[in-house]
Amino acid sequence: MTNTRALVKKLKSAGLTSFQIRVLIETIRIPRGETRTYKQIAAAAGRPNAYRAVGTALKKNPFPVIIPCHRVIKSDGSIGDYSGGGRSRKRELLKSEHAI
DNA sequence: TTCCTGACGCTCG
DNA sequence: GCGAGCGCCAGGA
Repeated sequence: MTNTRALVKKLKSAGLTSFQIRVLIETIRIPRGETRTYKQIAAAAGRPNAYRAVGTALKKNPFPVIIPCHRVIKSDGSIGDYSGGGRSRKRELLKSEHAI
């Protein structure tokens, strides 16, 4: 459930822009147990060099339960930051999914 | 409309 | 191999 279409509608209602929504959608498409880098998400959203904006988008993520923003890490393999409980929390989530 | 900030990335020293 | 600096795009004030 939670089809992309309905989610986009919710995100729009949340006041997010097209780019923000694209970033979040691409994040949701990350398979469980896998991770993507900020650059990967940026490229998928259509702006390969907008990796900074990706961070801004994820930080504004209104549905952290639906959107696994913890699966987005830095290009050097570092965990990066996480507003849903801190970096340690992010690492725990990845470990529970065998992503690391 | 302009300036500042930010969950980053890449290059240079 | 490590650290510092510069560059990138989008959003918010």
